[in-house]
Amino acid sequence: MYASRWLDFAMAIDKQRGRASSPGLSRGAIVAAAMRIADAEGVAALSMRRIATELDSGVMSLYRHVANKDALLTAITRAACDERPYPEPAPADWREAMRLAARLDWEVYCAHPWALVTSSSARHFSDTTCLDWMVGALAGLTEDAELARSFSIAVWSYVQGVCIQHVAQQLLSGGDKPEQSPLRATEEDFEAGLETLLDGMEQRASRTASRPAPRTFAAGGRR
Amino acid sequence: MYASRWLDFAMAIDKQRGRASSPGLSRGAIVAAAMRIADAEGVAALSMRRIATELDSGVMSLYRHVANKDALLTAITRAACDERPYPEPAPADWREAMRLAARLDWEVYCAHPWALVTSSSARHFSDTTCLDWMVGALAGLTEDAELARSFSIAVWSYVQGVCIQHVAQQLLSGGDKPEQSPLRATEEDFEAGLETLLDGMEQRASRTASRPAPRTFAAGGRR
DNA sequence: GCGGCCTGCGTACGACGTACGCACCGTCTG
DNA sequence: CAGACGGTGCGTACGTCGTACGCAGGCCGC
Repeated sequence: MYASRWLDFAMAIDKQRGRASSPGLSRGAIVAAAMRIADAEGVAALSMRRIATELDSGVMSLYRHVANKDALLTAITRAACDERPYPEPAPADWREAMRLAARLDWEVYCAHPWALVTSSSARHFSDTTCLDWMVGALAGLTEDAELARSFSIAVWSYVQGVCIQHVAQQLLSGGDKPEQSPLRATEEDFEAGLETLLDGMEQRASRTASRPAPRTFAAGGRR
Repeated sequence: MYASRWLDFAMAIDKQRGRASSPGLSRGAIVAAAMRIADAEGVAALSMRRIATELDSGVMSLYRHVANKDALLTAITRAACDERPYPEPAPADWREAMRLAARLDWEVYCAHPWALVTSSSARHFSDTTCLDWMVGALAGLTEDAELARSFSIAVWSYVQGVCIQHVAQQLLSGGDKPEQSPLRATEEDFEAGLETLLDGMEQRASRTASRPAPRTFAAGGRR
């Protein structure tokens, strides 16, 4: 994160002297401020100027620590996910592991609804570590890596979809309107649907495992 | 642009002559132009000024037919969905009906990726007609209306999630980069996951149907 | 001291959504 | 035929946005 330790330290000293109580600008402070604003006022209210006033610094000072607003959005999204990382090692029971992953994501999105918007798939940026976690956790269900990948994507997609359905209302407006309607997915809906999907996975995995040859081999290997 | 009367007059003539067949500004034309731009250049490139130049009209003229940009985004999203409406009546087979709904949504989002962004849940704006369609189509699976609602939301959420996963890349950038990665949901993933979910629904519905009383009634009616 | 850094930030630019108000046109009324 | 009126087009202007650029001032090794 920091190229040099001592330089950062020097900056801290400088800050203490020059701007008295100000904690000094840093990437971490900027990201934290941005998250605070987005949480409190909605992502639409998150502007570079707003962040600058929050930290009472100049607007352009932010750009010394953040390439541009897009990078900042990526950073806060990643930070939101990092608040609730998938634990290592994953639970041995595949079902429990899927429930855990789903719940962690659910919590991230409930705590920071803007994460659904700032990144189209917050947890799965461009690296596959989360997917790998899920695929690994499914080892107890199936040995077919391709099937495990497909299942993982299904679970992940489902979770993301329900979360959108759940927090859709207050995404743009910063206000909180619980707004009960049959369209709004509840936590019960979330869990019921997840169990349904897991049931389907179990059934499907055992089915392909019980008769792997008939179709697959006769048709000349997997598609 | 034009400050004087005669110049305006000249323009009017020009309009009549040059644009002869043009039906003049209309809400439909504006919506269509907006969709064309969003399809071709991405939703980020969609501005009121851009639409105005597309229709070569003044920017503020648009506001005679559209309340504001938000309303326009809502309108194009609804228009995108209306291109592929759920057919009436729904297929008798509940499984086929779910597949159909899922496929129609998938096609909408593939054709117009921005629809995933312009409305957090494009098809389910604020009315329940699509939900009702799904619930009705599930009559063959379960008689429990609450369960049918829950299933509908699960299917809908899943579809939305996979679509995001599928088109996430070209959402913001207007460019098309197929970009194959294990994270990107394919059409095969989409269908496999859907079937898995449907399997789970079938199993779960038959399970609750076989022993409906024990819990529900003993606990004093539905929650 | 002095020339290179790194950091903070004031200014400025272009793009955005849109409030406001004027000019025009067709129609309706007297 | 005149004059009023509602609907439409749109030029101007304002406030906000992201951010390019460049300057000022403190630190470093020489």
